[in-house]
Amino acid sequence: MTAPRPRLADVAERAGVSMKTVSNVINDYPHISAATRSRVETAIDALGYRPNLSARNLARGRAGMIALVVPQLDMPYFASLARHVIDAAHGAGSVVLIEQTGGDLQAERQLVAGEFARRVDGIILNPLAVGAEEIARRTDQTPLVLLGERTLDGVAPHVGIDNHAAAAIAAEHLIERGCTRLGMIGASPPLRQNVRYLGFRQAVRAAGLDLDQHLLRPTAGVRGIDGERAVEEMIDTGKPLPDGLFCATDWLALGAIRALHRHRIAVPQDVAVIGFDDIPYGEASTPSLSTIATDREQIARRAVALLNAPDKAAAEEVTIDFELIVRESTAR
Amino acid sequence: MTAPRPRLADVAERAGVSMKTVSNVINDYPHISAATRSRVETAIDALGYRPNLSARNLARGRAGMIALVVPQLDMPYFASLARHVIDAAHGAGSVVLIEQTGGDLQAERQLVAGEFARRVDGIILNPLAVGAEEIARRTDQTPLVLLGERTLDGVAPHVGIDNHAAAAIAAEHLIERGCTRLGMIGASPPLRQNVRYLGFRQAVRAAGLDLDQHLLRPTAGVRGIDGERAVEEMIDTGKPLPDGLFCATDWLALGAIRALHRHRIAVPQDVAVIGFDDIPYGEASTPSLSTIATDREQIARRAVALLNAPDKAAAEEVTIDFELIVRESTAR
DNA sequence: CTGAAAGCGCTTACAG
DNA sequence: CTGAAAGCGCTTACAG
Repeated sequence: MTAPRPRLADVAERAGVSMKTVSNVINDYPHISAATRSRVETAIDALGYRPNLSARNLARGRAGMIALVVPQLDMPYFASLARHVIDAAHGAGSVVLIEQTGGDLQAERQLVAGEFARRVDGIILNPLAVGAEEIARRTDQTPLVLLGERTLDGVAPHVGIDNHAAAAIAAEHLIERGCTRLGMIGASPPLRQNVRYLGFRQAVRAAGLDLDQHLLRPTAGVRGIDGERAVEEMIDTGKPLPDGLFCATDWLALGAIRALHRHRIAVPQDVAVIGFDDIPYGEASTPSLSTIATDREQIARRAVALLNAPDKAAAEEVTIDFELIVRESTAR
Repeated sequence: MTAPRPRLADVAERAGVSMKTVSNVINDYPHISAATRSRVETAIDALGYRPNLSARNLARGRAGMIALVVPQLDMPYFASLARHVIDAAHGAGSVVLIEQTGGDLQAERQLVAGEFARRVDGIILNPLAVGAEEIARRTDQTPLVLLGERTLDGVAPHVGIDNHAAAAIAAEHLIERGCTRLGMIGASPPLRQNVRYLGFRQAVRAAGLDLDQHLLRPTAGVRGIDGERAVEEMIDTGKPLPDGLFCATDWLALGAIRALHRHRIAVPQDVAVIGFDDIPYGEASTPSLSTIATDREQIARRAVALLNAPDKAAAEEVTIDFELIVRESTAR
């Protein structure tokens, strides 16, 4: 019925050369005469030959696959990250296996412990729950690169931005726009270990402003509704509201704005709001959202590169650029 | 240095059985004595054996991979879809190779023509640009399942919702809320072939309402800014605005709301707005967005299943449920 | 129920 | 520059 798939041997036969020669041509090895190369290429085209990746990977002793582990692919920050990791891996001849942990500690643990052992050539992990000790203890040899907010004490190579500096710049931006009572939502506890909170606090103190505890609210989750609740709680206290609010992520910020609107509090006039991540919807929302944008294409590229640079600097820290993006939510 | 990876042969040796027996255990074939099975399982655990997928796929003559082709992974609808396709494929023992076309006709064409020929076991494609004829003409044998708004004349199996009915229900919802001048943005031209437009129109006419041409605006792109421009253009005409606006996607709807707000037109009081897709941000935006939600988990599951049901109904049409979700943007 | 062996389609020393 | 052959680690008829 259906034509049998042409193999490398078929190409070799048709071109009148050995399999080795065909392999050399395909893999772009040097020292092939132009004439031979073109004979081989003609045969490849005529037969419509495409290498069998399973066979190649088996012979090469690699999986041809890297794993990208994120909490949820449909969180836009991670979707965008995944997009760039796929592109970067493509350039390195690998496909990307996307695994979703749901931020579940157990799932992250199994991954770190070696769930993917020898199934993939490397793992890019954005950890939410798992701790530095567990990563340090891992016996699985699969190369691992960490992404995300937490540096995790250099137990593995990490690609990320300087979250302390970025949070400070967000706070400074609010201050520069005239805010004097700053609040923050979304820092996961404990606050003292939250890098974005620490950067935020430093900037606020450096400006000589006070930090009111009731304006600092961790959130249980990462969704818009969690930001909404945090702001509702703030309002429920009956104490004075902030005039500038830093949200640890854009998604939380969207929810925060909803809560403010519900109480007829104008953004940015009454409260200026800034988020973090630059998700695609930030500019489509009303008001459009000021934020810190990270260069996700660069993060992806560096992470993939690090995976392929085995031992070189066991736990290298790669710092990526970020950028303050000013939109309507802080325009005042 | 690093321990050599245990192979099936090692397991067989340790358990004192043949490779075939180990294979039988791993693949859950019947007719293995409990004693043998447990001996093999003990050996697997002791050695930490994991099958080499490249070898397995090579021997089985499959790729172990399906391709999911979407315009852009970081469009939330597709991110969410991808998430579920990954989960569904996982259940079928496949990994998902995600390919992004950017909605580019050339890219879609190459895919349909066989860019993935024999690299993957099946392709799930959400086509934007490519036409039915081209799909009908394809010679590549790779199973193909279509997703999305366009049915494409049944040239391939298709999983989707009844877009005509869904658009009609969106329009009826606006009418039921008292809207009498309905508009629509985002139907890609030609309008007469746009299923969502046709459903919308039918509902409007069935209610005995007129359809004003200047309230019907296709959009050049799919982003929020495109919806914003469409509404700006509508306003620029100086003609009466709609009191109910149906947007072909949620993202466009977010942009539309921005434009309305900019002109101090209240949503939903002056204009009720409804979108389509139920993207994750719809409920976090201000006002939260009424929309049509499709069951993406179901879409993914059926699409993967169809890929594995080879010839059975060459071009089956699978219709998935949808649901009207009423939120603030039409609450009046 | 289980064994011995061929075969999947590549890559890669090893020779020439 | 090119060939003949082994080997990657599975699965699967074919025998028993």
